[in-house]
Amino acid sequence: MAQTDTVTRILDTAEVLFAERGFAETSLRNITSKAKVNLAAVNYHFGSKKSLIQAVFARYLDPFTERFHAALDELEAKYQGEVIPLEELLETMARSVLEVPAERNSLKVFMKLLGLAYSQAQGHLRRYIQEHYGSVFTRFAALVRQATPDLPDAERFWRLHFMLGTVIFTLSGLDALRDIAEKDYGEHVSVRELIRRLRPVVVAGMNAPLPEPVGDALPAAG
Amino acid sequence: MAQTDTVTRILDTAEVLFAERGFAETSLRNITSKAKVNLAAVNYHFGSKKSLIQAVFARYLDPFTERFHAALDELEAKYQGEVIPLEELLETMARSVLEVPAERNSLKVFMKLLGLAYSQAQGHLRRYIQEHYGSVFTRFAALVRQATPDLPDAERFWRLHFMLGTVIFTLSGLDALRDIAEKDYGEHVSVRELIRRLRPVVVAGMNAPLPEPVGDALPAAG
DNA sequence: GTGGGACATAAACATTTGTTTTAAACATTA
DNA sequence: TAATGTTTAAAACAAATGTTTATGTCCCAC
Repeated sequence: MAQTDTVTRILDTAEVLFAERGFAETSLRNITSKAKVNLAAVNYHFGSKKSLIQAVFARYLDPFTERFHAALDELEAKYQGEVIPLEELLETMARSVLEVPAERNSLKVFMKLLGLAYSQAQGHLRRYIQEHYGSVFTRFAALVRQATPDLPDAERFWRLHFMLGTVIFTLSGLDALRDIAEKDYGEHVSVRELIRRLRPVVVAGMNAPLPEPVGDALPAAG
Repeated sequence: MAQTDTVTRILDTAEVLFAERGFAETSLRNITSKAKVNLAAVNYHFGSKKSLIQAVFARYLDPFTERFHAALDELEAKYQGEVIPLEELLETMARSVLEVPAERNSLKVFMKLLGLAYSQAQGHLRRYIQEHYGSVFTRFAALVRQATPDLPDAERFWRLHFMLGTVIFTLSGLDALRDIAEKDYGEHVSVRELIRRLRPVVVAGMNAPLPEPVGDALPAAG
């Protein structure tokens, strides 16, 4: 086995298994046996299972943040202080997200991992991501703010997260949904196809009219 | 300990712990010790951990489907064959979702569970839910179809899931989001508040213009 | 060539997991 | 009261988990 492709094989195998079954449900023995690597190699190279999980994310998020920053730089240069339209911002983000895993043909895995990062308890993960990659999102949020000056800050905050939910939820649960869709419509949807469908929905959601100020008819709930 | 409040205590404790930490991360010993109940009681009353998980869901979904069916009955009676407007349908669904856990003051738990049901691998759960509660959603989807006759079937299918993603993702990750929001804006958002904000976004998303037929500029991805 | 660092291997370790088993307590009915 | 079915209790079980150790192997600098 050449030098340290062991590390790569562990990461390659781990990300697939994590995406398929979740973190807690994937044992180190699952990973190492499928990767044809010794069990101890994980703790040797990564230190612990937690660190392995973070390393799996870093391999996606590091290139992503770099690319996304660069893309935003370009965009700011292009508009030279002018306000960047919302569509351009969303488009740029989508492109950045798509570019990275495209290199490794594993967008599906990336999306599943993102979904898990949000839903799964795994407190350490959310902290890790927020800590290491929060700055790009802050920058993005600031640009979105300029692009949507009529939106109250709180409203924009929530809508951004609504849209994030739409995208992550859809793309991370894609396999299951695709099964249903194929059964119902026979047509096989690609990720690009889905992105194409998502775009107008996301834009419309961001530009939706403001909610009525008060007094809806819904029942109270704790 | 009176007759079989053991079962109730197990369910009450299990749903909270499941919602907080996920299924795999919650051990039976966690549940039984916190519930002050013997370990063996779980296997005695429920048979297995899997069945316990399903029972936790059933306690929410059984009343929900019943209520939702009833609400749809009312709606159909009210409109007497006329097409039910989309807003009414969405409103009715929201109301039905909110009513059930409101009785037990645990909407947050319910939403977290829903999120887990989607994201977590747990194949048995998705199958269980689809099998036992799929019919209500089918009925709902048929009504939405009548309410949005201009939408191609496939488009409507995906948009419904987009919106489902928005709602579930937001409400299930609510605690984390709420923390951020409070830090940024100091304002504490209630669930009702969030629903009020969600509504126009969801409606706008469903009514968004159709996507451009082809040829977007996004890079290819597998 | 030899010593030393980097890595691989196999075995063992201590916990924790879900599940069973055995026995005792309880309640209900005859 | 005796007998029966139901529920709780404590302990034990086998399996699986993350992690560590001890040994072996390779390769490169000296």
